[in-house]
Amino acid sequence: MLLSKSCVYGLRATLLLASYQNGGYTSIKDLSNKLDISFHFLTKILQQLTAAELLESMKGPKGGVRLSGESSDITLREVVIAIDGPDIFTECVLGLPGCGSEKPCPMHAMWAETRDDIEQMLQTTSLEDMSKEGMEQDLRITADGHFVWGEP
Amino acid sequence: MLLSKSCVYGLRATLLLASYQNGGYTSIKDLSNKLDISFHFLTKILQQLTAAELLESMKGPKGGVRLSGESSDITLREVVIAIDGPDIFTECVLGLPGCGSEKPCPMHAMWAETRDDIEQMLQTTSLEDMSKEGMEQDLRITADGHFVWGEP
DNA sequence: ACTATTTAAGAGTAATATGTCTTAAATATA
DNA sequence: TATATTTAAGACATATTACTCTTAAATAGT
Ligand code: FES
Ligand code: FES
Repeated sequence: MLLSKSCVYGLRATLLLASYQNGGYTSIKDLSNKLDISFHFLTKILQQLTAAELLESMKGPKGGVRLSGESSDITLREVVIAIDGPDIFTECVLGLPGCGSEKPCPMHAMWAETRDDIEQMLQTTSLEDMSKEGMEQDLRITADGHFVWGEP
Repeated sequence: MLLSKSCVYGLRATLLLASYQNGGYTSIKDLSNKLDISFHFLTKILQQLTAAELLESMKGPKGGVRLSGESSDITLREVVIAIDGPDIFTECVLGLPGCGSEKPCPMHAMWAETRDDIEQMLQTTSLEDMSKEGMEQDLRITADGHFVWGEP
């Protein structure tokens, strides 16, 4: 898998949050229910996003998490890097150290281009872009889709 | 990581084998030494490639493995599928079941295209292509490169 | 026939990723 | 202040991947 499960869960949660464009806090319990993700596991993942300042959190009743800024200002790339780290955009497809150095691997030419394409795609796509598409075209971010876009 | 370590090891080994265009058997011990891969682990991986009929093996002294056909006839895609399975070319980037069905995920449009590009690249690149490039441009398939292309 | 060499097969171990549970700290509300 | 609710943090458990070790089977050479 290109992205870890943690990363996928992080994307699902931030996409759903992005569709709640009310600026209020949403409890992780609520997110985990809607997205069918283990509450404690999702909590850990969102903590990483909070540490990366992509989310803001508040404890206590009425607490929860919310996007730290406009959903149009947060890119998929930022979410991916916050969880899986930046290396996936620089690593050799054959796992060799120092990809792109003076002595690359035979697959470097083809891979580096594709890898940059992926990074570019994620870089130029905001949470708003994806959540809007999800809403407008009634797309899925869970297996069975028993959540509703834009309804906190 | 896009490819598992097993898959990467399989690619390294088949690329090196492809540069030995003599049709003889090369012992796995020799490959594991040259490629800095655990002998027993590499053996298991190459067994998968033998089962998939990409390699032929022979036991006993003078035994070993060799490509089952011309290196120009074996694609990187075949090696990848034999080890990591075909799913990486059909899976949803968000891990949802049934990618591409009537209700895809918001990232489907961007991902499906990139995923197909990757498959196409691997499909249209043969072991010969890569090993030739490796030889001609003195490229790496190990961390320190203390192997020599084309020298069994 | 015997021995050395090599792949085949499977059990066992270690490392990492994924998921669960418990306790602590913060905060809103009564 | 007291209580309920919620995130934070870390220990713990399970699953998957990566790797190791042992034994069996086949084959070439003596
Ligand atoms: S060196 Fe292998 S992909 Fe860059
Ligand atoms: S449904 Fe998600 S990538 Fe196809």
